[in-house]
Amino acid sequence: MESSEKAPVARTPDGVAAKLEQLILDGVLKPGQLLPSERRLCDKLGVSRASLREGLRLLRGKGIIETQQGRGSFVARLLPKYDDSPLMHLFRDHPRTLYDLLEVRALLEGESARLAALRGTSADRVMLKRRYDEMVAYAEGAAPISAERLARFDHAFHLAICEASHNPVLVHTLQGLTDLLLTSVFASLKNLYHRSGPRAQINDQHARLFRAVMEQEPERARQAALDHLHSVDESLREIEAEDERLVRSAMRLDGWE
Amino acid sequence: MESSEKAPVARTPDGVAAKLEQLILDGVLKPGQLLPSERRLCDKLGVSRASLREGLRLLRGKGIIETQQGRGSFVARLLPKYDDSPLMHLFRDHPRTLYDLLEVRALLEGESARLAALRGTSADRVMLKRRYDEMVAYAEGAAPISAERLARFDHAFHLAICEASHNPVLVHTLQGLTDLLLTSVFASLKNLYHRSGPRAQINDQHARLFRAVMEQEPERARQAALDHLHSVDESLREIEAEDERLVRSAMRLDGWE
DNA sequence: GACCAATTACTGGTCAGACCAGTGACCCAA
DNA sequence: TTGGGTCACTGGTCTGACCAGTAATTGGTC
Repeated sequence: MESSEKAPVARTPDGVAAKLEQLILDGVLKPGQLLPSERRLCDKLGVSRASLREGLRLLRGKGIIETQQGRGSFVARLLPKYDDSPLMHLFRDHPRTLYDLLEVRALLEGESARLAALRGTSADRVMLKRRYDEMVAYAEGAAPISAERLARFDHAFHLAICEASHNPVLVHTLQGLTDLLLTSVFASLKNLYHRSGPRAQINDQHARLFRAVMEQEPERARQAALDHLHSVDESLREIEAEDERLVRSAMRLDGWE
Repeated sequence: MESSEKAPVARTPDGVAAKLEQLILDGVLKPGQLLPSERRLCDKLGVSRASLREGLRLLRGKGIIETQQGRGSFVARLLPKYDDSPLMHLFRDHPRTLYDLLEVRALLEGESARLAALRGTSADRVMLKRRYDEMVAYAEGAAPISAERLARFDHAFHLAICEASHNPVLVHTLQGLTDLLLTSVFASLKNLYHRSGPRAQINDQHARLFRAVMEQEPERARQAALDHLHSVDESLREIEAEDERLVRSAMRLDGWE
């Protein structure tokens, strides 16, 4: 009865990275401080320089240290953001992927809405109405809006539609993509919820989508879902462009021009 | 006019990591696929093994690849796998799942074909032609046909189309669904390949799909893919109905009615 | 012919040593 | 004082070697 999972053996470079991380966390190595040279660290840790460098490369990838040729490695001043999902890294280094994700989601959400309008039972519609009312109640409530909670209601609404499609494979696939989106680019989405323009548009599109499904109009439902996702896509692109402008003007302030 | 900021010079290992990431996003390296051995990669990329290993270590840190001593490095599955999900265990052997799966696949394959016709480069078309020719050569060969091998060629053909869509999320999603198809409901598909009627139809539809993509006709490609998947769906339903009739008459023979 | 064990040719993991390329302190001459 | 050169560091990269797992092949036994 052995575990079929692999027990990841502790490789030397991983050990090196863990050891140094521990030293930083313990405060032995302070932010901004110069680390001992690679040769000295090899000596101290009893590993070859190749292994040590793989360990350092790992820390550098996580943003924990920074290295300059001819000078040495420093403990980074800013604590790195916590990135976990593999796709998160790909999104960061290859931003286009985010829009690829939205493209696929639009496809699935569209079909999901169509099928929900086509196949949804009255029980499905009761559940959907409940989710929709909850979401609207929160969005229009007097209390200040928390992006996290609104996102949860939003997600629940879309999930209810998907479930009304009565296709478990569709539900599972879409759920996987949505989780990915929420965990990886939540920061950008937050932006969306905090702007009144896009938010009003989203509310309107949700309403149209809701009505189309409730009135069992497959094509209208599909189109409403597509419009919704496409406008999210556009808004995100605008936000991105705006961020870029901000960065550029910050660069001007720093005397780059 | 020099930068006071650090100008991050392109280090070799970072370049290696970026290059491999790009290959994965472009679909050249597919999820679950074994990478070439380190020595071979060194050769191909023109870097030393030490640098290459630092690059690989970076990707491993991000969870993009997984490595096993004595075996090699694999591209990690970026989207959650289906087999672990408790939901999917319920689906297994549940006949309706097959049709749900085909429904979602039709959607994705359709869009994938459309995008392939729209965005595919001439290099994509060269690869696609190669896959298509291989498949046809096997299907029309004199030797008795093995369903497993034909399915593999079939899969490779569809995958080539998907890759030409240049949407990595689409590639990974569709790949996940295909894995599910091959591992859990393959038995049903086998039937299809062994009947000459459906097989001729499949060949014809493959040809139409192939031509539409090669001639860069997005809508025709999409429609061809949809027709293809729908006719597979229909054929399977017919086979199922036939089986049922057989079972029922067997039951009659056994005196059940 | 079927099966099991040893061989072998791979795979990644690690090491030692070499050399190149930046950095900065130091020293000496103009 | 200042300029330039030297030199002793730093990280960056490459080479070749060997260890340690894995898996297919082989060859023998039953």
